[in-house]
Amino acid sequence: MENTKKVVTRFAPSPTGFAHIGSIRTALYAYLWARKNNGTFILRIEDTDQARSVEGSLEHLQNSLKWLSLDWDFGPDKPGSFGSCIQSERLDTYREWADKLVAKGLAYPDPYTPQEVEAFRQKAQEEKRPFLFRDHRPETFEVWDGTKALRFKVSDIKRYEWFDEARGTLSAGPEALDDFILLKADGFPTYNLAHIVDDYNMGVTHIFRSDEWISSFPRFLSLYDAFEIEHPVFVTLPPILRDDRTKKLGKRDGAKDVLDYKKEGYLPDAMLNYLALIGWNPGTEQEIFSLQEMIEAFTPNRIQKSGAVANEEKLEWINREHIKQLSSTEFWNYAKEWIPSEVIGNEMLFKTEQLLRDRIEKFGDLTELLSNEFEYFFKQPSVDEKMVIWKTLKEDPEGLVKTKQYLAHVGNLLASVIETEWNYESIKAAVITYADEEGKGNVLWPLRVTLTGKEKSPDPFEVASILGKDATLARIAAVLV
RNA sequence: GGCCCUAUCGUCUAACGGUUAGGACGAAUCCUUCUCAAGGAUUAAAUCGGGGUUCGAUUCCCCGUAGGGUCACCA
Repeated sequence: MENTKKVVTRFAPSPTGFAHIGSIRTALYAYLWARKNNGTFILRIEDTDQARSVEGSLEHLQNSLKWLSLDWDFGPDKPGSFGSCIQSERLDTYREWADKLVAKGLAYPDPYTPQEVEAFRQKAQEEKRPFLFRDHRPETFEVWDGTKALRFKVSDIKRYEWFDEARGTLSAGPEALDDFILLKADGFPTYNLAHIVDDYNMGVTHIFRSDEWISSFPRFLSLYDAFEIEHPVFVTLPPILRDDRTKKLGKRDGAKDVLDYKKEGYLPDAMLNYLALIGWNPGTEQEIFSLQEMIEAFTPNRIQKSGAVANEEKLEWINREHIKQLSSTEFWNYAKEWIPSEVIGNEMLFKTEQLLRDRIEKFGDLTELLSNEFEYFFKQPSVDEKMVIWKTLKEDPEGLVKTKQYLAHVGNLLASVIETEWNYESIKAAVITYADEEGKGNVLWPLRVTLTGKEKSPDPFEVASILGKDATLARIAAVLV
């Protein structure tokens, strides 16, 4: 006995290329809602337009979802009791449902060629009238032999009003209602028919989809009516806009493949965290979420109504916050993909962890960091003598001599640090009193430049502690020669 | 053009009809500092316009305006 239906949601992309953040956000919300309710999440492939289908995109899409660990209960690889999750493998079902409408006199073969319909449309446009196919609906219907496109006959021309979980009450007038195509001449269904039939057969309880569908709702509703079935709960998501707000974000406008973010070294949870917050908020001030926390916090009625611009700087910040929470093991596990080959296996590498953590936005930044900025950890730097002199001594003719004296003294102080106590605190303790006496800039700047060969680097105690006693003293000696 | 949706800092957003309109990113300044990074603190920054309703509108209604969407045998 159950008095509430089990929640079933679906993500229903077309295999027309990659998935960008807009589609993934839709998938995420549907996923979160299913998981929050211990429900079912279905991945359904809407490949009813043969012309638009792109080779390899099905796999690419699944890889995107897998990267983000948005796992599906039924999908192209896992059919359900309802059959395949790939629409092109469900043609019989659509045909069957179309026949029901034909039998009721609610569907008829389109007597016109696409060119003729286009001509009607042109004419209406010239006369500045809205084009409605139903104005051209034939008096009597031919028998449908399956070779012509099948149209739906809207019989109830009225204003529709419906409820949307995210938007509230919406409505649209009869202008939005028309005799649309159910089955194309090639025997494939249109989205209009296919998604309604599938959602019904798959037990979908909540439809998450983007805003661009709103104007089609009267069509959908008239079809639910014609089939005499209940419609699922509608949840309409706001659009994600391009930065200039002139357009909805789309593949043609530079929207990135979500797997590009993987290549750049973003964490999957950070990506989801960021996407969740575009167009939804938890109602608290929490900004950083694990996937599990998102599942717990998500609720469709807090989905935003207005469009939003995606902001990659925020993504970077969120990613940093997620990186902070990684254990050392997890950190290096993610990092390994971006570690330059010349550094792999170097004993210094793992000692730089904290420095790296403080300096990266995303793991992709590691490559540059390790091969340039931090190169001195892995090989002896060449040191420019002029650079070693602190700025206030630069004009002093004795500057270089004095600097070398400071450096030599620091070398002696460091040499006295016991090898087993070679750590940040001991190194600092050994040098700091002297540095205070002589001026920190005079002493610490030369030390740091000597060790790194660079004007910018972490502080010398940090660098020395990572390099170890031998290397530190050797580098000082090399400059003093 | 018809129909539809939307409107709070630059961006993402919060605010039972009553708040000094809050938070976050980003920015700026300061602190910390031998230089970077990180960290801490502070500051600037918004209710699209006009009418109602109300003792009181960011909030409700209407009209503008602006932006977006849609008008396919594409989804």
